[in-house]
Amino acid sequence: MPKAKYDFIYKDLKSRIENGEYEFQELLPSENHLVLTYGCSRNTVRRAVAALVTDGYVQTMQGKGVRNIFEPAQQTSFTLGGIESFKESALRNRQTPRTKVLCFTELTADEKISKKTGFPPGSQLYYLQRLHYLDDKALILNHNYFLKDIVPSLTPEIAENSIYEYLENTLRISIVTSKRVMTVEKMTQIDEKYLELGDYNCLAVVSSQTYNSDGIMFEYTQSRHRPDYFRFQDNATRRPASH
Amino acid sequence: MPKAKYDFIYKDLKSRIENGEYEFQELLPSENHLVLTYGCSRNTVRRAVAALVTDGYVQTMQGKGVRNIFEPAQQTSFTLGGIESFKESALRNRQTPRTKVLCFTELTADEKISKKTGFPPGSQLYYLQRLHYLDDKALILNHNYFLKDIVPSLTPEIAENSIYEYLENTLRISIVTSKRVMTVEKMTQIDEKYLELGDYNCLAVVSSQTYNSDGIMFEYTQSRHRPDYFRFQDNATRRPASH
DNA sequence: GCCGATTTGTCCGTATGTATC
DNA sequence: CGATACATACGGACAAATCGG
Repeated sequence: MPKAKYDFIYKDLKSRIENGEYEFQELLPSENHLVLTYGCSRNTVRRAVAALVTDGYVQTMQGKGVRNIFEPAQQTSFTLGGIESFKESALRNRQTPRTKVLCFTELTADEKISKKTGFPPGSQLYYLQRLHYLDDKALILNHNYFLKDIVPSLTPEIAENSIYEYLENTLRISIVTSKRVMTVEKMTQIDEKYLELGDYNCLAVVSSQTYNSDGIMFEYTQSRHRPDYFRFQDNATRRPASH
Repeated sequence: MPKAKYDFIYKDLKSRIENGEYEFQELLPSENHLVLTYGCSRNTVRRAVAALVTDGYVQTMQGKGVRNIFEPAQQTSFTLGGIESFKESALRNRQTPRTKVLCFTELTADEKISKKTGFPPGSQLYYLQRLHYLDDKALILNHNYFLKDIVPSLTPEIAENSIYEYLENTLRISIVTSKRVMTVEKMTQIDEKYLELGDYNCLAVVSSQTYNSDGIMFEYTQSRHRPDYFRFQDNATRRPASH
């Protein structure tokens, strides 16, 4: 249930586009028209449309209109922009997620871990290894580091369900920003043991640092993906700002 | 030289942050303060700040302020969000780019090519294979498909320099939107021949469809990256909209 | 716990510029 | 040239969150 008006308009337009209410390449109603149908100001409409642009759903053209460039094919993607937990993206794609906790320990960040994760040396951390299954196939091996100060009393039981649910619903931590880096790395013995890599000798690795609303980095995660099931989608726009 | 006021403020703040004018985790001047220093409305300031948020430079916190979360480390990244040509990102990282054209032909899209690229069957296309070097190391093998209707009189000479320069400066085509998909694929014989892959048997593949300002997809490109030099960076924010 | 000051978030109405047709 | 459509910018109002007294 969206509180904000622009968010309601955004969701409404988005679902209309997804449901094929506008043809591919068709123009949406003009901003002035949308102002009348939603009974709001033009700024609010523009904000909703801007969100659709960053989603890669539409394209705005000065003097012409707003064109629908959404193609249903992109729905099949596994990972989209934005921050999403494994469970969320699995359910979005109507698949059955399962998580197995391989390792659950506490540790103190030494120099090596600090350099790898970005936590200051001496930080008290939870360290987890988790294996994520989708429809009974082991697809992702996760290495999680959580700052104990921010995420207290984490348990293997919580880790087996969704840690993000625990963070948001129980601890009321609001996740705000996440920096992600995607690379390709050679497989390790652990990868080989748990993921069925077949002929592949390397995998897709997504490393991310997550910040809470106080600007504190409380999570470092390295997700190691089976390459044949990895797909990362992105919509880029060429801003005049980038020149 | 930016025309728009918000773009000037955006660039100004961005360079100040990059130059370390604000400490990591320090709060920027409040919006009202920025309104005074730049002599503009609050909306304009907010727009500039919003752009910094999507760049992952700052974090806004209601009731508190705007916090600098920029770390110089992220400058070393090769690929950032946004649309950037090989030459641009090379120069941004102060490296010497070089491009070798391996193949330059014209062809008509058959069923197979259509399915792969998204061009309708029967489209008249240029097909190029290009090898990109950075500091004399072969890093990227590109397969480019351009729609001849939109990109006429392409030559190997142009392809050896920057095609994007030709598109923007000569043909005056403004690139607007690009859909990208990142995957990991097994190497082919061509990859093996031109890229020094060492022990790796697969590589990072970025496929992208690029649209011009008329909403026409005029380019399909598959970039095959040497995995040890591939790095894709991204800043995600958890929008309330995504629930 | 309350109140007020500060700061960001949302929304409105209006005016003007620029591109398209 | 005029009508339409998006882009930029301004100023004002109120809400919501934070922080200090």
